[in-house]
Amino acid sequence: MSSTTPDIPRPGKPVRGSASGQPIMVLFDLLGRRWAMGILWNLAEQDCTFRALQTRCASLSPTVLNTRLKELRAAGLVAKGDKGYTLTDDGRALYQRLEPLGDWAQSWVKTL
Amino acid sequence: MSSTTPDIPRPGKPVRGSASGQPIMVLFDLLGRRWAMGILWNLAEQDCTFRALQTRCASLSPTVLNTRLKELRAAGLVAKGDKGYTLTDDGRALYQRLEPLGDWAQSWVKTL
DNA sequence: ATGTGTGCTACTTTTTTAGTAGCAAGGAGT
DNA sequence: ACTCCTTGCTACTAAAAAAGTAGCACACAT
Repeated sequence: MSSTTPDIPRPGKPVRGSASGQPIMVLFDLLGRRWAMGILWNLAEQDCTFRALQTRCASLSPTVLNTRLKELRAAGLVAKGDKGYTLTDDGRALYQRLEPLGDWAQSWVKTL
Repeated sequence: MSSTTPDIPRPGKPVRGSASGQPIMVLFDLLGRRWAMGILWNLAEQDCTFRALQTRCASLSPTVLNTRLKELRAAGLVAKGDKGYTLTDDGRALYQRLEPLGDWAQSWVKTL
């Protein structure tokens, strides 16, 4: 597999663990991977180059970052722009649904 | 470690990968684990016993289910009731923020 | 006493992630 | 042309997490 077989676990068909194939489970499968949501969140704040993104995400390993980026690009949520990586319209739409979690998390952590 | 050291990766302090310690990253750390969101989703639909939950989640292994349940209970999102596991008020509040993702996922999967 | 359901733990294998090194390509400067 | 950067990655190894299977201890009913 040189560069021909991305073998991206594309959500949509053989969803890991979701026999039902419910869309929400497909999404959870994609987002339930380390840093997936964090990457979306950071990209929503500003477009980033590969390395800038790495820095913002507490220096996550390039291996994982690249894997996540491939997945998110395959899912149509992230794309490459001239300023680096950026959210697509779909990605931004998803982010808008994710955003309320930020406020909620604020109050939630206080209860821990 | 017989049964005295749960060693739950409690979100709130040594957040895996989140140097900034932003609440949202703490939350993402917790939810970005396999089946975490799926479990919340299923429990929101109805309270479940351990085994029922296992069945609903495409027979995920008891090991993982139990680990996730411990984490979610430590996070105050899930509790044990007499009907089995159930969402706490916090858990239900979080679910309400997660719910919009369901509708969005519906339209998203069509674009894949 | 036998059977059934429940909530797990133990154990082994497989997959995922972390962590580190380094390379090829593209510019900027000299 | 030749360094000196930065960028976007790939390769490799080690550690951690998850999958998968088996089975135990307890409770309750028959």
